[in-house]
Amino acid sequence: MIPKQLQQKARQERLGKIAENLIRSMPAAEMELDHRTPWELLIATILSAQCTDERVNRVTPALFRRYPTPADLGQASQRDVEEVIRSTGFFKSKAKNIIACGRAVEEKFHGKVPETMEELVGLPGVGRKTANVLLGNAFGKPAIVVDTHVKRVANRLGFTTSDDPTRIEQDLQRLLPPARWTAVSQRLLLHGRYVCTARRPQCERCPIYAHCTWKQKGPA
DNA sequence: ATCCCGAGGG
DNA sequence: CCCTCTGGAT
Repeated sequence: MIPKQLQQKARQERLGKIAENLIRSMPAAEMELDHRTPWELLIATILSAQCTDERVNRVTPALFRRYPTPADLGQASQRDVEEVIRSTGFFKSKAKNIIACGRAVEEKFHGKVPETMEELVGLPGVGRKTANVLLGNAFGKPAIVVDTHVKRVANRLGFTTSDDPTRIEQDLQRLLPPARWTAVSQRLLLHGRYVCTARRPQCERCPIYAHCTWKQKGPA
């Protein structure tokens, strides 16, 4: 075997070990499939852009009570929806998108959220990130969600050297078996949110500190 | 001040 | 590729 292949194999093994350690270190409760319906998860995910789940969870009950189905939301008034979701930020574009999304789901898919990447990203307000959340967490399909946390952590751990989300997704797909995609991307995301933070990473609490190559370059 | 579980539009 | 959209947390 030529050296380049050996090097590649060693890298893959190292990253595989990191992935397994991350999965082992996270509470099982964090990885359950989402209990919400695909429609509810879709709307909650669109609303979650640049905002925490807690704030989303504060507005969704009222939203779904008022507009239970995609058809209902599709006919809602812009101003009324804006008022309900105001505290999640970006409320004008989000209101416009989820109303249009309700109409699209109702008209193009008979009120049922589609289950393919292509159809999902065709919906208003749905990009690759949101589509992958649905595929992985609502439909149980292998999916890698790349948000700013995953982007940062995947770079720090050496899974990728790219800033482009689509490219990062491809790099992770190449490095990991599909059966691990959903679990690993969830762990990378949570790891980035709670431990490997942008500003002041909590290296003392890091479960994969021993495998980390970034800590040497990192702050203090 | 700066960042966050983004996406659409120019 | 860059800009904008928003409120809340830190």
